[in-house]
Amino acid sequence: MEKQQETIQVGIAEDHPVYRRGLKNLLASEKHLNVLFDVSNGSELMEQLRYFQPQILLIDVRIPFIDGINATKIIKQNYPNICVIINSSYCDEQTLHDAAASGARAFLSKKSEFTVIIDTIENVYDLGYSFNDQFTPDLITTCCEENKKITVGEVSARSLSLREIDVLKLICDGLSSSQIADVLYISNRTVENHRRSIFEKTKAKNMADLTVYAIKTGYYSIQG
Amino acid sequence: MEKQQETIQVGIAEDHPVYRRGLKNLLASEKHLNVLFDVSNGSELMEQLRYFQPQILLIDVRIPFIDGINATKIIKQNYPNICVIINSSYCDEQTLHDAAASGARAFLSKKSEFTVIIDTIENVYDLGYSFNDQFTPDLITTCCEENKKITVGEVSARSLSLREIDVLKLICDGLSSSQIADVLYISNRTVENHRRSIFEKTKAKNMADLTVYAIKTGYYSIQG
DNA sequence: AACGCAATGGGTATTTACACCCATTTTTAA
DNA sequence: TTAAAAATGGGTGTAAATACCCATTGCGTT
Repeated sequence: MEKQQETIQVGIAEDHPVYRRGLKNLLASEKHLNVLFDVSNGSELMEQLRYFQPQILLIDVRIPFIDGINATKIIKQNYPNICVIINSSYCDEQTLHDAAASGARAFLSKKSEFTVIIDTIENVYDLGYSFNDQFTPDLITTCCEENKKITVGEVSARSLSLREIDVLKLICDGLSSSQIADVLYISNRTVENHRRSIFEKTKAKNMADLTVYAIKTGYYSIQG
Repeated sequence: MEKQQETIQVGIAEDHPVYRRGLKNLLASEKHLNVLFDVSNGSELMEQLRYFQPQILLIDVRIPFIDGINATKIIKQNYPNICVIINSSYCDEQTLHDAAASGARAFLSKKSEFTVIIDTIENVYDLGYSFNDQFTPDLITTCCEENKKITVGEVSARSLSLREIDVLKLICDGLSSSQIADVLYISNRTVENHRRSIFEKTKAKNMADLTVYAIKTGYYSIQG
């Protein structure tokens, strides 16, 4: 890195006290970040902005009085230099669309790892935007009318077919191929063929391995 | 306060890194609380519990591999002295019911203020339960009527020997008996005998079943 | 119309799992 | 000190899994 790190001023708007504490604590631990303020609702946010203008604002979508989306719209009008990063538990299409349309520069899930959060802030500070699998340039283009096209590579993993998932679940239930055949009213050989393609696709080596895969992916869930 | 404050050992299971950091930070700031461990999923939780048994466990409902409700059920069986506090973003009827039925001692919304969290932990530690407007004694009575008939000590499996645990882990890693024999420098037959006693003790029917058992008990932990 | 793929079924052979039985040695606990 | 359990090893089977082949049918897509 030849470029010297400048201190980035950040603001936080988040109503969940524990999450806010965690976020504040995380950002404070980064030397090149400075938390200018942290507020718990949209009203306080607007009040703070009259006195302090951070370069980056992390705003939760669901905050009281003025929600994150409307707050972002207002900020875009009145403080065009402030880059808003929308933070949300829900990453559904509607929320992503609203965020893009409101003028947000990035979208962060609340599940995000520390490094993702820091990287996103840095990207927005350096480049104006930060994209990921869900918050894409295309989305921005569609929702707004700005042009900065970047082709996003397709990441397509070989997924299991519906029938294979049926078989996988029954394998994890502890059924043998012939038992699965009985349950699904198909031949034992068909089950074995499904099993083989499951093993090929998942690269599992045996049932134990496969069970771990199924639990990881959520195909199978552990009951108490 | 006439009563002297004892240190309460607390464990955290929460998959959102920022929230977890905030929670850990909050609890650490209280002198009479000590965070024994913090994990990000149900599998890791079970593993930690084999070595550390906190008095209070804060578990998010939505954690990977083994969700909070099922984890609570398993913990109730295997560690009846640990008091579980269920933590959730959603406070709908179903979630509250499930929490009560699983044996949770309190229910905390993720919106909770710091004081509420601390008070809840103290109440559960002192009185065994902590109720609020949503998590009521009536709810517990309604949801746990069936469970009262079952004595906790009933389901006590014979514990695995150290060597059996070695073998179990390698089985879950996906190794065959002969491969395990090579790794442990013992005969294939010995491995098969260990395997047989493992199956006897755990009452598992096959490897898939056994893997689920290993994850439940924490003998095997899912990574990534 | 041609192609890919999912879903179905089979042949043949080897490897592995799993079920019964057994023994020896050491360690641990009563 | 005696008995139980752990850890090691074996014999002999059957059932199942796994690894290679293969074909047919049907359903979409180009």
